[in-house]
Amino acid sequence: MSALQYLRIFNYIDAIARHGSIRKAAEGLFITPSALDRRLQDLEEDLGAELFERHARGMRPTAAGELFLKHAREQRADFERLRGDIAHLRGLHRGTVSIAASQALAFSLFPDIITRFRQKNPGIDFKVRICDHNSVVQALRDFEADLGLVYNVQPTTDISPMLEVEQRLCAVMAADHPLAQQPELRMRDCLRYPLALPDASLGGRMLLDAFFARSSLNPQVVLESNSFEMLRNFVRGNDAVSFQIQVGAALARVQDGVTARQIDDRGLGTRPLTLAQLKGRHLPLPAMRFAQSLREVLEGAGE
Amino acid sequence: MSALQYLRIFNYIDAIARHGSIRKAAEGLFITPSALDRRLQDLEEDLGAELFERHARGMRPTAAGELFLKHAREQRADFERLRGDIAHLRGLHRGTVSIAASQALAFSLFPDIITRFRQKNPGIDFKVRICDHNSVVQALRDFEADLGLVYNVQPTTDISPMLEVEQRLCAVMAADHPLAQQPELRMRDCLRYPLALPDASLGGRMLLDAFFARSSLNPQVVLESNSFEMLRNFVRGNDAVSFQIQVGAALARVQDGVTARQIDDRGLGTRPLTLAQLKGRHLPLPAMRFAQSLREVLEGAGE
DNA sequence: TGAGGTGTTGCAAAAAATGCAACGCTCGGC
DNA sequence: GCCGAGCGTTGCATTTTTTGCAACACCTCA
Repeated sequence: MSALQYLRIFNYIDAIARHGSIRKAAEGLFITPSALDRRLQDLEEDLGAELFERHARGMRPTAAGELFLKHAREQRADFERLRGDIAHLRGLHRGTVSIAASQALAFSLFPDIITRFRQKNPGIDFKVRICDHNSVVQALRDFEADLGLVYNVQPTTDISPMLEVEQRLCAVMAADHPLAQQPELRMRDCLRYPLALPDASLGGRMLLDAFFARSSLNPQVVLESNSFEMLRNFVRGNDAVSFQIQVGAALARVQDGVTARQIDDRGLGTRPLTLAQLKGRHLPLPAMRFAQSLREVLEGAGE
Repeated sequence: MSALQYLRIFNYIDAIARHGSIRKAAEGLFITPSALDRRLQDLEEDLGAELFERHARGMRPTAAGELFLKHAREQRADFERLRGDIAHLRGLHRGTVSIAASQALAFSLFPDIITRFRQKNPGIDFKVRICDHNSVVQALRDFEADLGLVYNVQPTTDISPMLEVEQRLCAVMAADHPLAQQPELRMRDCLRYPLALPDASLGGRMLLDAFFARSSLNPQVVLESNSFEMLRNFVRGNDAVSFQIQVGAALARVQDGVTARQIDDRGLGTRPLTLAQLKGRHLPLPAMRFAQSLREVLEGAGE
């Protein structure tokens, strides 16, 4: 008795959409294409509408298909929540919190917070997916993540923010960097050194671009990367300066050979770090608890 | 290929809960008790929890069972919505709006509004259930109604109001009643006549009771009923006076031999007529449209 | 204590889902 | 211009799942 009998159809259709073809989806599901095809046909007849456009190269969801897919993913997530709630009722406080977050946060914030959270809730385990801005939102939409944590996300109608914490920009540099000695740090000072910038896929870059565009300063960019670890390791070995938002910079410990300093320019605005969920969705209990934990940590640290 | 293959389990469990026993539920589902029992057992094993307490006289949902039932009913409603949305996509703008409302509104408001709404949206049909206060809320909770319209409902955490319109109390009397001639009507005037009051199961009674309790007036109640039609038909034949809220009184047309007059007492407060839905629920498209129509009518008439 | 209700189980029958092999189709490359 | 590789789809046999039937064990109430 497979655990997910009721969700079978939903998984089938979802697989077709993901793999883009019945044959590949069938392979992934360990069934034959014919079986899968029949489930799809029955469903389509039942709904009175085609869910996929038959392309010579594969299948593409129709508008009706998109609707169904959203429903299917929602069902799957919701059934998992139900399962978790029932388990919680039985006294075993277990479950999984699934989070999508942009890179900066993962390496610094999460390990500590998760460790501390698990000390209080040992039965709860985590799935953390690191990805860029848009993928975080997409993961929420596809019901692949319960919570999303992103910097500088643009508001959309189907995402509802649960918590926003303003984040200033920090400069990251080698621990023995001349700037590390200065009590107060201005952007102008940083620009005297080569820069290692996060690329456009990472939060914070937009802040920098906006600043550069308004000012007449002339930055000397020697490295651009989509990996904060890369940037950190880079500045450790020379006199270049990189940038990161507050929570991400918290990781820059002296024993790593790098350090972070807050930048005091007024012109450089702040953008919020946002904890968000899919609008209208019922979150599993563990996810709600973890969100509460995050709230305490972030609001405590942010002020 | 039965239309509701995917919801089979959900219907099974729901039937058990409704009928209170496997045998009766099985009868209603046109299957044997053994088949039904097996589905239940498989499900319980799958979830790792009993969904029903085995009583010698039948089955009673456990806490886990209640959770599952809510989920099941939600699924059923949500799947219907999906089906409707897909049909809407195909160009056939059809669907069903399911409403639970307290008595007063059904006879006056709804026939007109629904007729007008169907002129613009001919494919949409209606299911209107008339019941008392608590049943309206319960129908929303059980996903049996999309919308609920009640007078003077007490706020609860799982119901979200979509629209509130304050409703004053009206006196209803025979068209040739002496009071019908008066330009302004006070409660004191009404009390000189015998009263026909709605009973406690109907909205508006609370307002009257509160007023009587505070005042020293001595009402002479000759009829109490849970049917507004009954009350209306009664006052038509004699000099008794009945009461109803604004929208309900709108039906009291002169050709019926009754008329309604607003009561001008300050001491008699107003209570809101509330259009509500279950919190967090995605309403079917037709229901949302109808809610919008109701909003226009009620807000237009209320002000 | 017995009658009528309940849930439950063993085994056979029915129904649904699947696998296998083959067909028809469209596309892209030689 | 044709040929092969990929695709979705279909007919039929097989397997898996669901259901029905009859019987059992249990509890309650008269």
